[in-house]
Amino acid sequence: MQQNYLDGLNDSQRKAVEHINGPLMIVAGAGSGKTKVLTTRIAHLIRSGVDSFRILALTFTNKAAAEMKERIGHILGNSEARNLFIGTFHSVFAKILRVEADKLGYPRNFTIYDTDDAKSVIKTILTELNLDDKSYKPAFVLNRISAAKNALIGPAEYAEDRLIRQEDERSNRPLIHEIYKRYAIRCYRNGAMDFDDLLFKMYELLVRFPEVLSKYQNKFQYILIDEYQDTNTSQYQIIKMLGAVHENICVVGDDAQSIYSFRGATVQNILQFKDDYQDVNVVKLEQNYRSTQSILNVANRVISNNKNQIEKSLWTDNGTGEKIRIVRTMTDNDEGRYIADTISEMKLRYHYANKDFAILYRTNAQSRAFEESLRKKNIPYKIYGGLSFYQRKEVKDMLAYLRLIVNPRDEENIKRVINYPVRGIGKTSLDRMLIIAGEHNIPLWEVMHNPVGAGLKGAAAAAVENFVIMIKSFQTSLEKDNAYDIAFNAGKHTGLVRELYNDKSVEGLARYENIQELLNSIKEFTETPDEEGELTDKSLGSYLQQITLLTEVGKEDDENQDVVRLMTIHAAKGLEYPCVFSVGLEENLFPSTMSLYDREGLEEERRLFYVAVTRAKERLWITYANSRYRFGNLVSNEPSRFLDEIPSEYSETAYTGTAGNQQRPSFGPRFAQKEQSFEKVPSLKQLADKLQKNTSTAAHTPSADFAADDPAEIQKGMKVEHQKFGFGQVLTIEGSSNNPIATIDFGAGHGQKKIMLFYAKLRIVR
DNA sequence: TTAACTTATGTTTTT
DNA sequence: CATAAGTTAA
Repeated sequence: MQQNYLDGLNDSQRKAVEHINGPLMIVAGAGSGKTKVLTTRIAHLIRSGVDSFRILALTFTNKAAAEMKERIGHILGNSEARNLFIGTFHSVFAKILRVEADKLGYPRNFTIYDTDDAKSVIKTILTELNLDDKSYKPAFVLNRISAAKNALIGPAEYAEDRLIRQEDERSNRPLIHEIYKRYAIRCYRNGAMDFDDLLFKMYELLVRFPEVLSKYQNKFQYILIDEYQDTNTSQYQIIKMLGAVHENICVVGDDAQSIYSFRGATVQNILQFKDDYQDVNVVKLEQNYRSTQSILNVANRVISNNKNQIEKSLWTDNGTGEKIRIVRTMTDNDEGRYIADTISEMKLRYHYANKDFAILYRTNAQSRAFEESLRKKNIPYKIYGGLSFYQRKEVKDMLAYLRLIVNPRDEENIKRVINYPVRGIGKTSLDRMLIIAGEHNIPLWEVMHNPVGAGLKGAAAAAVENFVIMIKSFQTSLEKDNAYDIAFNAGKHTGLVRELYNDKSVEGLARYENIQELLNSIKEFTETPDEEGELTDKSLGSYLQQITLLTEVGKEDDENQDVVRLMTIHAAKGLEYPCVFSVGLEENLFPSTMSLYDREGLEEERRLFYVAVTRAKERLWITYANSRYRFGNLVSNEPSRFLDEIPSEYSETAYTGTAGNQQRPSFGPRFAQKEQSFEKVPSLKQLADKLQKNTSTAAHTPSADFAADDPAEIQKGMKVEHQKFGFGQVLTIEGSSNNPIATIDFGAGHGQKKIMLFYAKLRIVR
């Protein structure tokens, strides 16, 4: 263990670290060494004799949890650090719920639904209720339900709440309470919890089972919570219950960086912490070690426009530094080009590396212009966020099989894979079984054990039986085999891997590789040693529960990868870079249109801007475009109101991309026009193609006595008549017996066509 | 059944 | 514009 861990702390940091018993609130300004204090404090607790098994540290993101683990490992050595309970709210509660699942009537291997899973459940409920998914958009409905859960409002309370019901009625969606009710029932029946349930059910568990509550109250003698300003009501209540016995609760946060209210977070939690406990110790970390004076000045001035803050004044010992540059460009593409140029220039002039730069934007969609410009200049970059690996179709398919094996109670997975790869269980068979399941209120999986009883005939019934036998064979090995072995076998015997392997298209290849990557990550999971001793295991069930809570695939430590980082400001929270570009500072984009209804919304946008500014250590650029492409057409926006809040003495302004000073000045305008005309007017070729298609299809009039023959009778070499293509000769018949495909030569007018015999009507010419 | 085609629709932010 | 969802033809 490091001896000198207390060295190098300033007075307030040291005060926070050395506080041991009783509630503690650390107000940590941006760049004030928050993580250092948190990790050192944990080390100090252990140093002072606290049992490492009895410390719980909750973070908001996986990244923060990983960083904390690593840094504590450095101070204490990994063997001691391993005993700590560190993780996100969601992952820690998932682990506890897994242990206590039976009390709530859930299987130990309950499925965790991500947002897509949740939306598809809502979709099935919408069809059940005969509601159209236009006014009841699944995303909207889910948001409503999510907000309710985060406020600890269950389906029954939701239905009884006059105010909520009024809101729904006013927005013309009066039946959301009914959807919520069914959604909850459906999730329960499926043995599944969504993200919000991990909090909601945790709360329920503690309330309904006092012995469980006291078990965890006693276990967790010390509780630390990071990013306290981003906690929501359910998290707040859970913490309150868990900490009630020892009251050794330490919260760390910065109200100026509260940016997750859309997830139900409420700044009130941090603003009122002092009133929740008696004798709360408050420590403010106000010295900033990250940024130059100029950057900090801008940040302070901007945030001072918000009301209702915990009073604090950030200061720094660092030098004044460069002025902030505010840059206007003509379009979003110019913005991209300007930034790529600037990065090149900075690298040349000041010897920065690629990894010293970050481009921060409000929405993921903005990344495209930067991708293009960076690629053009051969600057390596990495985009964070966007659609995750686990959201890809092929990965979800594979995971659906694994989830099905572990939790057959969840019919969502069955529906997804029952006929993929194709095994002759069509929509009709599935629907029939679903109806039976609904009528008798039993799981679909049960119905599938007796397909004949559900009214399925020969081939279909046999296919279902085989499917059940196959899944069961994987289940029998659940106990003895680890996650990887089962996943490998499942990929093989379900035919999923072969299906992807046989697809030789570019996308098909990528999909196959993704499955291999997934299998590798499962292997990695099985081979890395346990982290939290008693609660982790290497079973498939354990793997699946953590995987849904993971955003990125755990790969090489990208910290040192020499690439420019592109990410949303939300994703950048907690990070820092020497050079930061905060882009797209335009009204309706940043601040976003959605936030302009009320003061709170706007203030949150401002905090977001504050977060962006305070990521920068040395240099900061703030850019905006006169106009940018949105939904395919050029839209012009006013400069963001936040720009007016930046004092001119700390900044300088520049313009680029104005007409006439581009790289192709001589025939720039003409060239641009030409390009445009090519894009807007439908091309002659397209028109010609259309015309030809129309004329050539105006073809064959079927014979008066036209009647389709049984496709089974059609043989190679026969002459046939097609309703549209006229007469032709069968050249070959291929494909399987339940989907024969014939190649037929229809002569000059149509040439050779591939025709599926079961669907095209053909008359045999005898 | 499935692939190709047309049409609608959307941009916050994430566990 | 870019993708998902819905439609239609084979």
